[in-house]
Amino acid sequence: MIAKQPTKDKIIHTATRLFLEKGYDRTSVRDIATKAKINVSLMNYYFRSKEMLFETIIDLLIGKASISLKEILNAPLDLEQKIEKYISRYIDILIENPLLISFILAVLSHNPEKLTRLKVADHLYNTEVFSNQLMEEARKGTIREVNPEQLYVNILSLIAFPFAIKDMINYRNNYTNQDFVQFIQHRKRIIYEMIISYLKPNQN
Amino acid sequence: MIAKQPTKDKIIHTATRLFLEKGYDRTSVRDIATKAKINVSLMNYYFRSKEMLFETIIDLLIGKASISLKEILNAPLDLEQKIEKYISRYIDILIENPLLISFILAVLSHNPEKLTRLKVADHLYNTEVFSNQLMEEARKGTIREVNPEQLYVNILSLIAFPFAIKDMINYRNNYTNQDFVQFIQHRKRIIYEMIISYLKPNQN
DNA sequence: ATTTGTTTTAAACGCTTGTTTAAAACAAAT
DNA sequence: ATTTGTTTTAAACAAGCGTTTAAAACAAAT
Repeated sequence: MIAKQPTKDKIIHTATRLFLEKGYDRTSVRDIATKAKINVSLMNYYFRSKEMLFETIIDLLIGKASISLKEILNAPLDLEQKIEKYISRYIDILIENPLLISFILAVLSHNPEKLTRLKVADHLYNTEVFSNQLMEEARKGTIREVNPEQLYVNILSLIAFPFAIKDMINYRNNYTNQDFVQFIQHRKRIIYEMIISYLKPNQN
Repeated sequence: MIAKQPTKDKIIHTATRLFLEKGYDRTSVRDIATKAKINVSLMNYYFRSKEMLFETIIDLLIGKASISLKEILNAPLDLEQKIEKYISRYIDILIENPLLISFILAVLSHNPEKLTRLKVADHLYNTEVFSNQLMEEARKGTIREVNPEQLYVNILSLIAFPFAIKDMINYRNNYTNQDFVQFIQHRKRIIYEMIISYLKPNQN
């Protein structure tokens, strides 16, 4: 016998799925209620409002993903290893939840304050240790001098953007979802090589 | 004396602005009408429905941007020049309309068929000539062997993604919009160098 | 067995949405 | 001056939205 799932969890579970698939605006409270097999008013009973439910879910979705990434960025690894691990871990997270990037970009586009409020920006995007590491290596001459912010944006772009245009990539190449995952898996090495080859000091 | 703007143009102009700023769902027909200073029903009179108005605007927005980009990709330029020109032109287009990427990604996320229908995917994303060029150069040994689709996604990611996370970049670095443009302008060279250094054949 | 507090329910509220209707205003042609 | 066709208007429509209310159902404690 399966233990009955608490109502609150059912709401979060169903609403998360719908928010990811259809976005905040296109997801109605009644839709959540129907799919979660609960009464409409229970959503307000447990979360006060649709907006607060949404914020709860944002926190859950992003908080979970960001912790392990932050760890890697601040870990005592040498630069190349760190970059490799970071790319690989990030991609694994997004493969597990391919809708996450579009979700975050939608929030960023219409409610940027929802992300800054939670210091989510800092989590997904904290590079202080990493920046220092880059500048130190540049000083030693093992890599070229780079603007850390620019480099970080580059890494992030290469990792995340393909997930945002997943449908277009699949459409153009007649990919199944499985093909897409393969395509993305290849990118772990490609992105790594691209970053490393760029960081190599000038060969004169 | 300024010539009176035709009603149809007023609707398109105002609706474009609102769709870009707030997205399809958060833009109401009444909001368009008020801001365009017209009667609510004129929108239906000229465009039949909100959805058809939206599709008209998608075509205008993307069609305009894609023509000059397609030209560059198919132009008889050598690889390095072509890449440089492409990056520069693309970035200029997006600086002129910084909301375009988020707009396209939103459509891609909720109505991918709206983009494929128009062969917009082909326009923004046509690489046949470019792909052949890459494979030819690889055969000659002037560049490393690459998967053209992967390389193209890389270029696109590096160009477009920062615009999608503009607010986050500005927030993290305390940038004004002007600072952001500067940050992006630097990227013309950075992206170019990153791609070229990656394409260099192995130095053994 | 009764009280107490929590959870669930059905129904309704007020508001906004996109769209339609039918009349009025207008411009051009006869 | 009158007809014709186009454009604009105010008003209404039905449907959907998030939320609230108040009663019912339930579980736990006395």
